[in-house]
Amino acid sequence: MSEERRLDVLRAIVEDYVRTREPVGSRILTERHQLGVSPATVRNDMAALEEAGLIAQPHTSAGRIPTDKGYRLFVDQLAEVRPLTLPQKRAIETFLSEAVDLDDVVARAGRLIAQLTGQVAVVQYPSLRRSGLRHLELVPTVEGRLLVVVITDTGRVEQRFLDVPVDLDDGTLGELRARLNSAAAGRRLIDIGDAFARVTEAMPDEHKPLATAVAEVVTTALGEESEERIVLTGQANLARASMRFEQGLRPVLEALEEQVVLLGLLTDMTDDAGVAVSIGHENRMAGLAETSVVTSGYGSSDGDTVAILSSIGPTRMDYPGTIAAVRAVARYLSRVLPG
Amino acid sequence: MSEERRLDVLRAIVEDYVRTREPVGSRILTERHQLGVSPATVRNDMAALEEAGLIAQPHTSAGRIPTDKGYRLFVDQLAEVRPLTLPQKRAIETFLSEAVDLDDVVARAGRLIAQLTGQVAVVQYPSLRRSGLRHLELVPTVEGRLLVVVITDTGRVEQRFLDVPVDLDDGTLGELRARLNSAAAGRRLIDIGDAFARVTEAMPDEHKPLATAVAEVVTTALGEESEERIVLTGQANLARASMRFEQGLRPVLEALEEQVVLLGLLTDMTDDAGVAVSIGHENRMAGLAETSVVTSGYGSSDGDTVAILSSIGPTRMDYPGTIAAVRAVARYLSRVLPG
DNA sequence: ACCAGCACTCTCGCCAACCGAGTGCCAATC
DNA sequence: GATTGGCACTCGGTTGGCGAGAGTGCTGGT
Repeated sequence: MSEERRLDVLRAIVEDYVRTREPVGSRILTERHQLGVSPATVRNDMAALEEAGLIAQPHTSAGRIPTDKGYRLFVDQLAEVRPLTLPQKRAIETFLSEAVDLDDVVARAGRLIAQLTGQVAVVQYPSLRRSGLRHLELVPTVEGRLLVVVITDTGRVEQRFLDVPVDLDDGTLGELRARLNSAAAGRRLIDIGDAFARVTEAMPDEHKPLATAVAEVVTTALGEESEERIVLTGQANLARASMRFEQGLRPVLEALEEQVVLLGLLTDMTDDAGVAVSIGHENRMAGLAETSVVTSGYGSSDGDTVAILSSIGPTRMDYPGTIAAVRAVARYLSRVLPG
Repeated sequence: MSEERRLDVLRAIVEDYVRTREPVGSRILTERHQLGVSPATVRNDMAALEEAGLIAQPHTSAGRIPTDKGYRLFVDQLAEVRPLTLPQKRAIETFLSEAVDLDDVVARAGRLIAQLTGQVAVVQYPSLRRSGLRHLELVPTVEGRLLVVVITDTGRVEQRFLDVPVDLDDGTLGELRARLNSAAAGRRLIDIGDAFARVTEAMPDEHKPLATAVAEVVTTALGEESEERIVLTGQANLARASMRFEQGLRPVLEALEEQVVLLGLLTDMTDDAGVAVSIGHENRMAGLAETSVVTSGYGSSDGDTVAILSSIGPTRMDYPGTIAAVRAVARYLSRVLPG
């Protein structure tokens, strides 16, 4: 009873089940894969795999299906990388490069993932906190109100209103703008505080409150976690016949609407080194217990991770294909990102 | 056989069916509503209503359910407006007023609609074309690239990169910015072309290409239909037990992902005067044949309609409640909108 | 270590029978 | 003429039984 063949059997079970979405029995297994042994032998192997908690049978007289643990082993040790075809790569590249602004880039990335994987895509906008500041603009509106506009080097534009007590003249405003911009140039939003503090110091006393207020809006309000944004694409894929969840779609859709929790989950599971996979009950969210999540960070052209993109589908998914798609899109996305 | 009672019967059928989601028969009808007649009489009325195409029976020996036409008549003539409760109104008001920026306003409006109606909410961002221009900003980035930032009086901020052939000095840039801003002040993006043309004329020859390019970016790129954006909320509501569609969720979810077509549908059905309802097959999109759409325009504080908000649910929905919710949110939204 | 055979289990699909809800119609009544 | 009680009829949904098929575990032989 070679250990090696047992894993072959597991691989065969996973591949067959993913393809046919039906529990797979010993006979079928020997027919469709060259295992070189008889069904009876396979049955022994399957008994061992079940003992090890890698597969299970839904009913007494049905075939076996992989457990979460089985998928995990498959992903970690058995799955062969299956790179995308050249036409696919080209399609990704051109489709992304046709984007006209950041919203468009994010939307297109989502559509790509959704279409390539046939699952739900989640794309996070470049995190403000981890982006660099490209430009800061101060626009006076009605009396006493100032509009602060922040443009990051990843292309995000955010704005906040600011009530300022003192009257504003264009001169000081222009000066403040210039100083803040030169102080902040290229820095990340998250560690821009010190630079701003120095600028505030250097301002004449009567304008210090203004400078402080602006600095605070930028560092605090825009650096908040609540400013993170994500976009979902391809939810219709959830309803395709190929995805029948035991518990129905409801918990899944509900989980996807919990954007804050969802983003936390994605953030936690993503390490800087490539694609991460979380399977079934490994997911912290109960609603995603029947799904697997494949994520990757993506970054600006210089390689830093500024946000996350991922694909969510049933645990019974095509892992090699999904991983390849997520990785590819993340890579091209980093290349295309403005800046 | 009074015409009036026949309509009472229709109303009773609609109300009962909406509540219980089960075909309603003559006996139940007389038990649950004070119609003052016997089941047999009701049967006669029902036969007439069926003849008129207002109700139908799913199976030979089941009760009746309203047809699209029946719902239409109900909405147009039978439904009594049911205003929201005071606490509900207060909740809407405070929840919306706590929003921190436009994204937040739109997100909150969606969540309100989704929660109040238990259906899917669609909220369109204030249309760029129908918004006024608050401020135009020109930011030079790397050599030969100019970032054009447009801020509308509804709070939207959009940006475009522009490749400019000539070198830029801060002086001309500042002048151009000042002129364009004063020319455009308060105008709607859609009819800003003329004003810009005059500015372009007045510029010295060597800067005309620049001015023209900027003007074109603003009027063309930002005025495009593709720049309209919508946000969906509450898709999980679709999966609630209370919404079992004959054809399944799939076509509905797919329709909701066709954002361009969907927005077109909403735009077409919305007239300026209040809430509009489109029922079942009246909807142009096949995927929405089993759903009804309730929409209303909303506007900036001065009353113009700048965008649309709506609620989408099964034809078997609580029309009075949905209409009240959509109208209320649209109203408060207009009040809260920046500007 | 592998494998053929066998008894056993359980799901699924099918069919027949039955029950109940609801209808349409008709004759009687107000 | 509208309303009503009565009655025969239709049909969907449910129940129970039955057989077929798929798959397993086990045992004994090679």
